[in-house]
Amino acid sequence: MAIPDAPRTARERARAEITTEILDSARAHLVADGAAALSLRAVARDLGMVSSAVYRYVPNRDALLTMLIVDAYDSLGTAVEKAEASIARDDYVGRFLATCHTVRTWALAHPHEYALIYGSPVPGYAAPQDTIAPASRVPVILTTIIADLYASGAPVPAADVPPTVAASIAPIQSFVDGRLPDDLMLRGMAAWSGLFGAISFELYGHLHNVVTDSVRSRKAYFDHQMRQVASGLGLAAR
Amino acid sequence: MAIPDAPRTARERARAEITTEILDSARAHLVADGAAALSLRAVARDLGMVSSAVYRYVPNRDALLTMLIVDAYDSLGTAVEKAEASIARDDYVGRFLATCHTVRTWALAHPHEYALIYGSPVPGYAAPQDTIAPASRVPVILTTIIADLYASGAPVPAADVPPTVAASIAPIQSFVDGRLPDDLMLRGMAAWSGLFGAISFELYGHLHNVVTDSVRSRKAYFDHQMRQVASGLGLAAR
DNA sequence: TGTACATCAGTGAACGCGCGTTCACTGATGTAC
DNA sequence: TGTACATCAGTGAACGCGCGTTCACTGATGTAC
Repeated sequence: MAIPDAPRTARERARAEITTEILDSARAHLVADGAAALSLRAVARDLGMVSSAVYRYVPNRDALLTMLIVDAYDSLGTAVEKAEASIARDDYVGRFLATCHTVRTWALAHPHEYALIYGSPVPGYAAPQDTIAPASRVPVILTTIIADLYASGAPVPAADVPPTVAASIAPIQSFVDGRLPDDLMLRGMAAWSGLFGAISFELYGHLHNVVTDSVRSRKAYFDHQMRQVASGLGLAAR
Repeated sequence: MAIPDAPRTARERARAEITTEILDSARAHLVADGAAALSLRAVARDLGMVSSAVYRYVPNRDALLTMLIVDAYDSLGTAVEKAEASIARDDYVGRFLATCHTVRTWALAHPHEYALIYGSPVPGYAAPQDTIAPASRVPVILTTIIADLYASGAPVPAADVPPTVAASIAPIQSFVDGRLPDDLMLRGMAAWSGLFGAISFELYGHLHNVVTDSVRSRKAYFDHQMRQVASGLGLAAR
């Protein structure tokens, strides 16, 4: 009996191991050269296999890309969840800032993986359903912070919003059962895209000759911008 | 005499024409398939030339990419400058919103060109100096709007900013000779990256299941977000 | 105005590269009796 | 426990594709005298 879905036979064990090795190699190529340069042949070479052998494990190149995308979302999601969980529950600014800084740190450490999930889409590749759940981990955290803030009874932005605008965010509001004021939700979404806008700008070189190019300056700048975004959410700084 | 640098000889005229045709063809391929798929051979095929003939006009593939990048920045810059110029000078919100909407409209109409200049960098390509001036046209417009607003004597955000943060934006402040309060400048930069963050999110599919997927909804959502950003600049709505 | 030479656009073949994917095959591992 | 068969991992060759770039060349255009 034992654990029924653990690999038992030599074949099953080998298959699991090699699948992992394929993913590891693919990730290494992604890190080194980016998604466009990822090739099944290169992965096969890494593992000392003939290129056709990889097809025993991966149906085709797109499937490998999908695995890497899921992988990247999960890596980022895990990092952010962990960081955010370590902050006192009632420190909403702290939770928001921890989220922002973790996304940024992860992006700087994994630029090609960041580009894969938040950069321009890989030409000819269409993301399948499997990526949706992992992709929503960060937005879910941000939404939770805002929902917790709202539930705490703290004063939050809740001004009226034009009906067309309110209607436009119906999909996301239905996710949270409309528990949040439209105004607050919209500001949360602005924070979300502002966060990724700031990181993309830094990563893709648009801060050249704009913000001093040093680790300290870049971090101080980012921190300040995210605090500003937080204050737009009704989160009093500190 | 006449115009001395206009093409005179048949050769010069042909050269100018064919150079244009090469760029047009390259742009068409960019529009259709994205930067990674751009190839000198495809361009040559379009013009009915042999692939090596293109080398009479373009030193190599990277140079062609650079031309397209400059082209894209100029196309966007021209569109934005024109739209912004048509708004009354003292309507600062209007000028800002015209800028935002024009960037968005241009991006939706030219997604691959947008990706080329604001998406993840093309692997193996390093942007040369020539792209700097065209790249700064949009930021220059945004900065001008803010500078005009400040010069008008209207109340703007001018709170104190931590010294590290102030130091980090020294490069951009030296561009405007430090005429703007750090706080205002920082908010302007947040607007800038917020604008591109919002557009990238929409373009790259991150608003799926979040904002209703219709032209009207997307536009209303974007407009609202940019108005919110404007109010963060001290620009009273309407 | 006419000739001799220089410039340059475009040709065609070639080099060397890498890719995704298919297919018939060998030989090892696993399973049923 | 032993044999016969089925499953499956990995091989090696091949197909067909596209790419960037170089190079010796032909022939048209331009220029100097």
